[in-house]
Amino acid sequence: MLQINFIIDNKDKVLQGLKKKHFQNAEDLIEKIITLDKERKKLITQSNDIKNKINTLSKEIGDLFKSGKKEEAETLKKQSVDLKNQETEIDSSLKKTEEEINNILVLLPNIPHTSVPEGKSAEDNEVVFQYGEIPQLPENALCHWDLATQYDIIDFETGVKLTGAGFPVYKGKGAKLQRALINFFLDQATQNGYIEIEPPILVNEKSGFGTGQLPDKDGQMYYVCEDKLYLIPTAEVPITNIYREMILKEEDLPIKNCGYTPCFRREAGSYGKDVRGLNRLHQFDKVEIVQITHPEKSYQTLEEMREYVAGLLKMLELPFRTVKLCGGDMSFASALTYDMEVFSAAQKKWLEVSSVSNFETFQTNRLKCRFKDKNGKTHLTHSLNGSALALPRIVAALLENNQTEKGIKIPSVLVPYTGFEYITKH
RNA sequence: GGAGAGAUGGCAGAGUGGUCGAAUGCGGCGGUCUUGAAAACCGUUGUGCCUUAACAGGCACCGGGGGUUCGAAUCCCUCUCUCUCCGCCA
Repeated sequence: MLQINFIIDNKDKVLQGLKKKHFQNAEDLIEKIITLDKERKKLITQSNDIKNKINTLSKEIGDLFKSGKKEEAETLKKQSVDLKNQETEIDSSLKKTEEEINNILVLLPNIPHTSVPEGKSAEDNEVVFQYGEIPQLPENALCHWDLATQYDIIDFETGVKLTGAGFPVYKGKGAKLQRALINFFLDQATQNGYIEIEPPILVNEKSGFGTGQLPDKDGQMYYVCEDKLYLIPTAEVPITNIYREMILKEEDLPIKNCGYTPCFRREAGSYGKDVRGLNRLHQFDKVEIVQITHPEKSYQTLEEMREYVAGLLKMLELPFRTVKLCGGDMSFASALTYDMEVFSAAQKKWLEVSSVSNFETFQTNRLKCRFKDKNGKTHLTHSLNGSALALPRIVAALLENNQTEKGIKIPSVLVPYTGFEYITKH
């Protein structure tokens, strides 16, 4: 959520930013919010003045009663009642005004960093880095969904039987590969200073709101009506919300956390597009990295996180590219996002396997995650996160790119985790 | 799921209608003393908002929301959470 004072002080910057994100109707809303905020301040001042008078009167009434001057007290009581009625009226308009302001604020996306490229969709993203050779596969190379069936490691149909489309069943070496990847990613993260967290995978509404999924992404999350809980779409939600309503010490920063969780996404509205095999699932595994930083350090941190994720892909020997998302393709809460895309050689497609973002104060303003500086002043921290990494598309690329006559070759860094070098037909 | 108890500042813990933003202790910070440290002593110690160029002033906050009252940490309603006992159970 944008800070209202920031909007007022940086109106043009905000409008430009919203335009870059292709947010409709920005000017009207910003004007409205500025007008409403003036109204709000006026009402607060009025209300406070009246409260001040009531407080003074009440004290006097107390004194009068003590000294037995009941009649004088009664007169003041009447005055106080009148004031109270005025206050009630002002407070109800104040409440209404605040609600209106909040309703708008909650709809406004974060404004992008100045370096974010203009553009509408994924085609306008800017490739900033590319690594590795695109493998040349033989004519008869198979896509991962065929390989998965042939090697009997992922069973999509049984997943449909158990739950529905988008809930695959991993079997044998396929299941082992999942575990290997999760452990590899967690070990790497903890070796790089991230403290491991195992959070709940159901969260309450406050948490959903804190990281910006609500109200923006309501409908994309699975919801347990009975207990009013959401299944997390990413570990970002519970991990970042750990720091909700906290005032940290400056020396505690940066906070570096990582965590493995299954992730649940309804993916409503995206049917039919790139949904084959592992490309788009309702449930998948992911290791997430989260950092809470000093505002001056967040962009440096973002680059470090991007490098870190790139390092993982290099270790896995996967060809990848890094793209800087354009304004139109960025998420609601992000100020700058890098996507990491792995080339899946049989599908001949770049698949997004990680998204690394700086949210600046957009999340922390909602979360009320602050720190105290040396002078004792509090400021909002910045929050960042990145996938490191999401499994399904990594598996897709590994299967497709590493298919050989001997079987699927496992990258050497993973062998200590899998205990086998090849996935073979039995 | 049933029964009971409770939620107060960083922590512990007083406070049951008026001068309580809140005693006291611990912790934290600053100082005195000391060669240095400890002890002792003195001072200080929350968050948000509004007015103000600033100095300063005001308002709100004792789990959340609502109510009674001239006046609520204190009374009433409601929600949430925690603890204890019983039941069930990985």
